[in-house]
Amino acid sequence: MNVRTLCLGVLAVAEASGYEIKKEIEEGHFSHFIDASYGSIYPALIQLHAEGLLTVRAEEQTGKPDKKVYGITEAGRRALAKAVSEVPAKDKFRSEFLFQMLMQPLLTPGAMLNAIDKQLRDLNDDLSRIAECQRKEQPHAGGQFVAGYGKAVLTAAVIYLEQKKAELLREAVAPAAE
Amino acid sequence: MNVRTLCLGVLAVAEASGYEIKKEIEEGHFSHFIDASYGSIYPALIQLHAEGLLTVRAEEQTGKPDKKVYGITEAGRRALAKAVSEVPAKDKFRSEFLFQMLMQPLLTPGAMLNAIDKQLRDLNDDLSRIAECQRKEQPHAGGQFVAGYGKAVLTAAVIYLEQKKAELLREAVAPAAE
DNA sequence: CCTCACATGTAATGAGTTACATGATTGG
DNA sequence: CCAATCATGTAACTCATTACATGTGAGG
Repeated sequence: MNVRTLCLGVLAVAEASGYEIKKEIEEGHFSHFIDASYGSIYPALIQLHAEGLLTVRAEEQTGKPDKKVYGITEAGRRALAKAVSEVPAKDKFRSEFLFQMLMQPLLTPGAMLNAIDKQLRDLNDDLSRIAECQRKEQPHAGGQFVAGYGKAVLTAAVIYLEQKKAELLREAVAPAAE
Repeated sequence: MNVRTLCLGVLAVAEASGYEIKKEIEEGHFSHFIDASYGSIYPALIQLHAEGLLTVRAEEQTGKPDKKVYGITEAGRRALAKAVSEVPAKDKFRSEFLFQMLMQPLLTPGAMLNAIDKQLRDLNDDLSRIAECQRKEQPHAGGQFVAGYGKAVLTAAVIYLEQKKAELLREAVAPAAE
């Protein structure tokens, strides 16, 4: 799915400004599987509005810059429903980390452990963010589903990595003792 | 990582033609987390060769078109080692499927089940491909690690989805019986 | 006969990121 | 005073995909 559809998806739940959409993608239910920058969000919103799929309202704020609050129109909802019901391409995990691990002989054991630790931190960050989402929002069906999926997958990864890390540490100590 | 680094990574294990690199990415240890098309592989190989990171050798074949077999040079290995040791950006799962699931209210129950079934097929395909890799190759450390990670994560996803699918089917029957 | 597997490449196009540009207010 | 948060937008650029272009041989 592209940034257009993503914006429609966020706005289908509640109206928001471009800035707030970015925050939602970073911290909400999308955070562990989607990314988008302002450089793609703002142009998408302008375009979607021009096509009549969104409404805009300027909101003045004291102490903060004014913001443009976007809302979805009926045509927007139809466009979103259409996009969502299309059969998507197959998911890929596109993991930089796994590529690194595949190139193990090129890495020092220390670099390996660093990479694994970083991955563990990243995975645990995602898990906390999911927990946080579930804590503060009244759970709707889609959010529950995605949170559960994310938890299951990320937890499996954490368990595997922790086990492998322990193995590596044991191996690093054992030959030194000989 | 980009296609350049990916090609270097494949060639670090064994020499290959552009066509064979693509096959390796589709069917080998990369298959469940990376993608690349000929339109990016061939230009990358030409470029890498011009930079002295690869060697080329034209191989004549009877019954098949000639092929250009690329091999990695020492400079190529250094470039790969450098790229691999750089700290990568955080992994994202970039899942079209999860986006679809997040938009549940827009989907009919039938469409939901179809999407879940498709995802299950895709995940199981990946699992078989990993099993196949492990069966036919003598396992090197990186491959083992990545295969294990893939298995753990994909299996967790399959289990979660199968459970959710069963729940949905029960719900679909229960209200009809009232 | 037609399609698939083998094999290489280019050009048009698309979709996004990064960097730039601007500016107010709050908290350490 | 400096950094961070809030807030919007544009332009240059990167990177890759898709479609096009071409050709052989084997098998159903």
